[in-house]
Amino acid sequence: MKDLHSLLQTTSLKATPQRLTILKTIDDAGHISIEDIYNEIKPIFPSISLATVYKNIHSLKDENILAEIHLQNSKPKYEIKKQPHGHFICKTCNQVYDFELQNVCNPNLNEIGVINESEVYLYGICKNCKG
Amino acid sequence: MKDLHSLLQTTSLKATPQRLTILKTIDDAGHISIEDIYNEIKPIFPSISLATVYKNIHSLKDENILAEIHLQNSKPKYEIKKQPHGHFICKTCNQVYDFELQNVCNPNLNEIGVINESEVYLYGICKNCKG
DNA sequence: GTCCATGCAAACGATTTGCATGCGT
DNA sequence: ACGCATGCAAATCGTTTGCATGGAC
Repeated sequence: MKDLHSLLQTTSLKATPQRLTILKTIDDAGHISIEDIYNEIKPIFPSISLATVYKNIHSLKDENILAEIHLQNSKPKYEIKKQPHGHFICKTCNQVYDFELQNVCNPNLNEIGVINESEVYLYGICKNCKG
Repeated sequence: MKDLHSLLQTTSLKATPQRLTILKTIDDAGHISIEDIYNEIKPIFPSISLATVYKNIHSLKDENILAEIHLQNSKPKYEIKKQPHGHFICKTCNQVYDFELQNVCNPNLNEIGVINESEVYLYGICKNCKG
C-alpha cells in the first residue's frame, strides 16, 4: 500500500484510509465499476458511503491517476493509469485483458487529422474459454 | 426514406412514422444522442414522446440496425450499422469522422484469444481545425 | 488550526415501466 | 381483428449536491 500512498503524494489529494482503500481495490481488480468498488469495500469498511466513492473517483480522474473505460453493455469501469494499452474483452467469461497497443496506422487517417490519444476495445473469445 | 422502410422490413418491427423519422434523423446526423434525436424530431412531429425514442433505440439496437458508440465525456450516440469502421473525434470541433479499419494486429493478441469485433476511437485534431 | 474529506440525506437528471389508446399489418 | 407501438405519467436508478462533522497535514 506504500506505493499507493506515495502515488497520492504526487497530487494535492490527502491520503485518507477511504481513498487508499479505493485505490487498492481498483489496483487489485484491474478494471472495476463504482458499485463494485463500493461492494468490495463495504464489508471491511462499513462506514464508507457511496457518495465518497463517487467523489473520489472524480478527483482521482481529475488528477490523472485513474482512467475510465467503457465496455459494451456495462457501466463505466476504472483502472489505475499505466502505459497506453488496448483492452481485449472475452465475451464468454467477461474477463478484460490489457494488451500493448501498436500504432493504429491507416493511410486514410493522414487525410483526416493528427491523433493524440486512442481507445481500442477488442471483443472475442479468450484462449481459456476457447479451450 | 424508402430504403429505411425496407430496412425495417428485414426485422419484426413495424414501420411507424415515428420509427421511420427516428431512423432518418440518425441517418442524416451520422452520430447522434437520444436527446438530440428527440429535439430534432419534436418540432416537426410534436406528439412524439421521449419514451418512444428510448424504446425505439432499444428495439433497433436489438435488431442490429443501430450501433451505440461511447465518446469521451458524452452520452451514448447512435449510428446506423454499416461496415465496421473506426471513429476519429476532433477535440477542437467535436466532429466525428468514420474511417476504414485495418486489422488491428498485434502478435501479443494471438496469445490472448480470437477477435470478433472491434471498437476503435481516436482523438486528435482534424485537418480543418489544424488549418 | 486549517482545509480538505467523509457520510448522510435530499435533490436531480436520465432512463424505464405500466397502462390505456392508436395504428400497421 | 390482432398485436405491437405510442404517449403520458409515475416509478426507478444512478449520480450529484449541501451541509455538518471528522481527520490529514
